[in-house]
Amino acid sequence: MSKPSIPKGTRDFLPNQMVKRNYIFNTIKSVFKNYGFLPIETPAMEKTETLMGKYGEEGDRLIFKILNSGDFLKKVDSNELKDRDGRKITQKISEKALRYDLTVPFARFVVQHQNDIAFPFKRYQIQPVWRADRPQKGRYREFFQCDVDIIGSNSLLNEVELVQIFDDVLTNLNIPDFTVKINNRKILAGLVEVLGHPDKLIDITVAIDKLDKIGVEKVCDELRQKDVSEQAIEKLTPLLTIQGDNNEVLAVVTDIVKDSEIGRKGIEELNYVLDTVKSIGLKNAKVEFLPSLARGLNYYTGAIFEVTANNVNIGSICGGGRYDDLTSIFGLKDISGVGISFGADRIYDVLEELDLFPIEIASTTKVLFVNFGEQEAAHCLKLVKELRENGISSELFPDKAKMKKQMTYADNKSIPYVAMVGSNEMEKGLISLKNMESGEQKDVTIQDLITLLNN
RNA sequence: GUGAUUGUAGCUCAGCUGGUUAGAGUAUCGGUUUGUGGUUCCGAGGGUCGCGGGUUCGAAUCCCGUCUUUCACCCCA
Repeated sequence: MSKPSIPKGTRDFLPNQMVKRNYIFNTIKSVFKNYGFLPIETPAMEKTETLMGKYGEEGDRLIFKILNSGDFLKKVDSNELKDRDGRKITQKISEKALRYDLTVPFARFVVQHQNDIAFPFKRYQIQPVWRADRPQKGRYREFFQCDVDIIGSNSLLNEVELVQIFDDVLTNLNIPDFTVKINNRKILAGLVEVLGHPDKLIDITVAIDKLDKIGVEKVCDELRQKDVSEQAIEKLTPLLTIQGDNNEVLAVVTDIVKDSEIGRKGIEELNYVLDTVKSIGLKNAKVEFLPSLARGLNYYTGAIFEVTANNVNIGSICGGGRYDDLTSIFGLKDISGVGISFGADRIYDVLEELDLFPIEIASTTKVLFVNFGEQEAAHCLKLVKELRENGISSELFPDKAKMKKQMTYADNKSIPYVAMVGSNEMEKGLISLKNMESGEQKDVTIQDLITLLNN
């Protein structure tokens, strides 16, 4: 038999990795709570129809479908099988699919539970999502998203708050240099309008989104390929070539879209968010208006965000935006939502690459008691109990093993103190305590130990 | 989904153009030290060379398929 393994793009997490992951989740969670968000969870799988068509054509392809149980072919007749129409057959043999993100299931959740929710509803959700993509660096088939959304409020103050959350979380994780890129779908809509290609929103935005990567020339080539007129490309060029601070970029883009009502609206929204954020002030985040930022997800209608850690080559670590009418697909109209997502796995890779995990998080056990035998162990058990009652993580080695083995165990687990209590110490009512880092050793009472470790 | 790429002990890797029982470091375990780890020395276990076919007298080494890894494209956290 060959060695067991797990599916492509998925991972097991060892304890030392989980400790680091939990550090990320806890940091994120505490910021979310601090802003008044409440937790929810939704199932790993949704009905296929809930997910299909929400992420664009490319997205549909990347959704993992779950085969029906039992005789899954019973609804397919042999003619359909012969036609080999994958889409049609998929509908009949798969009714469920793994969630692709947390936003669409959240929209479904809001509609389904609308009478149990007070609006505006602020929720956070930290769960895995699945995408049938080819794995690469920073790209997995199963990964965790940490979402915060405010739904049922049109206020742009929500956008402002989300930028603050980006800033708080990434600052708390000690990421030294990161940029919040911001744009507005209304500006993009206005843009394609004045370019005379209102029907080519997706084609054009996908093309200009690649600006950073492939450069002006190739973006124009791609636009030509999509039958965008030379006139339109010419009009677009200033936007593609502009360099400068937010105000300068803003001036250029404002001028380009000035004849479009929706475009002007987008500029106005963007201005408000940028100004308000500026007046409140941020800790670390750089905020950059990036008119070429598009984001692939189809449901965004207003602000769009993307965050990248600078000096690391790991794609974007966060994303998000406003979606005005996502719930209407599920039958609830006029509810606008806005939210962002932290990619926990990519943040992990960034922290790892920049060596930003605090060392303290490695150890959970503070003291290990050496096991010298039955009598001694029984005595230590009482001491361990007392430490635990005082909130100090401690453990007694379960076997009467050699000293060397027990010390090595403590060493491997990065346990900072080893307590040795043999017959001598038992008689005196003391604990011989060794500091594993300095190698120092001294006799202390249980009370000394508690005070020492509670600091 | 397209085009490349990787796969040898738990981990990191040697193994020349196919040729005897596939090696090293590290980790693990045992002894040196029957109460002292990270930092002594000695020794042991552990691999049907990703898997399945094929070529050959002979394959870890060549060919095909498959899975996995990494990378680019597509797209994205």
